[in-house]
Amino acid sequence: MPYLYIRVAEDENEEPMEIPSEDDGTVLLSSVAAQFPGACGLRYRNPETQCLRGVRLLEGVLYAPENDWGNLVYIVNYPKVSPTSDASEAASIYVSDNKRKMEEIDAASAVKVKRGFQKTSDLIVLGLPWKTTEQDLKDYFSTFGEVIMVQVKRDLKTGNSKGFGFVRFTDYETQIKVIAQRHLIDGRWCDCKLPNSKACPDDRKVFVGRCTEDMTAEELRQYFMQYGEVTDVFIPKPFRAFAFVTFADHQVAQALCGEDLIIKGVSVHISNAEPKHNNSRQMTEGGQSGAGGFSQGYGSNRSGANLAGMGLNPAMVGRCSAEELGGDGHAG
DNA sequence: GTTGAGCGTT
Repeated sequence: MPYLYIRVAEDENEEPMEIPSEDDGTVLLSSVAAQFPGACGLRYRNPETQCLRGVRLLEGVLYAPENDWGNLVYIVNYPKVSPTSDASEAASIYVSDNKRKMEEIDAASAVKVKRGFQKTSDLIVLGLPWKTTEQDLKDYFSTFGEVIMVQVKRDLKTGNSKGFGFVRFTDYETQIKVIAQRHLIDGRWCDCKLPNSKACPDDRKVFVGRCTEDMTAEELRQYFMQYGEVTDVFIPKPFRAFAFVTFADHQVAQALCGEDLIIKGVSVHISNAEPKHNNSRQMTEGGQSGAGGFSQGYGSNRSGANLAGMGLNPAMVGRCSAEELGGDGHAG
């Protein structure tokens, strides 16, 4: 509270800049980003453990560790770069603006490369006029970018349009653009959305393998915060040696995939969380903000008896891999 | 031949 400014730097060796705090002692991410464009969070070196720690970030507000910013120098976090469109564009954004080191870019890119470019997905087109044909759809959407698929859903017997269809683009940029606006097609306003029927993997969620039992959800949250805002941590119970961590930014999640990270001295492996095999609606964006995200597995009143009885079976741990079982960390 | 929020026969 008594600190009007906190010291923030790009790097532990860089000269810190003073960033203003709010009346309640928090610091707005936007205040940080005003001086460090592209910043997605803060981290700092814990003087006791010498480990890097993330600063709690919820909905754009950074909270002082232990309610006291102290006189530490905080380090800016940036999302790891993904070569979505082209590397030069990413470089121009993240390197020149943020003076990020080229090696970091390369490392992050290398991680991302195997996943390739950002995948596009089918988009549902709602509100089509009855008369609209697939050719009409193709003609219309081709003005935004290369179209690789269009469909108009019809009644099989009558052939009448059901008034909706699907479209898919080559480029993710096109998809973003198309979702962002309404579309006047053959005289009707139509919406393009991500379909909710398809079991699509949540690319903001990562699978954390080789977890040890003493890793609490809160500790995982604290750790992963250094990469970006964490919206959920889920640890299956009983202990299964893995966890799920969900980030606000899918780029952060994807950049981490494939990496081996050291948490509490233990090497954990990050990979994509496989989609859950439920066909219910996906959770609405921005709904519950994961403020209480570490509900399950946190404060754990885990039964030692059960665990002893289980006798941690590595085969079982391996088999479960990234398959998500149980809930999503959100009790109904 | 009608309808107008939604969610995809193969």
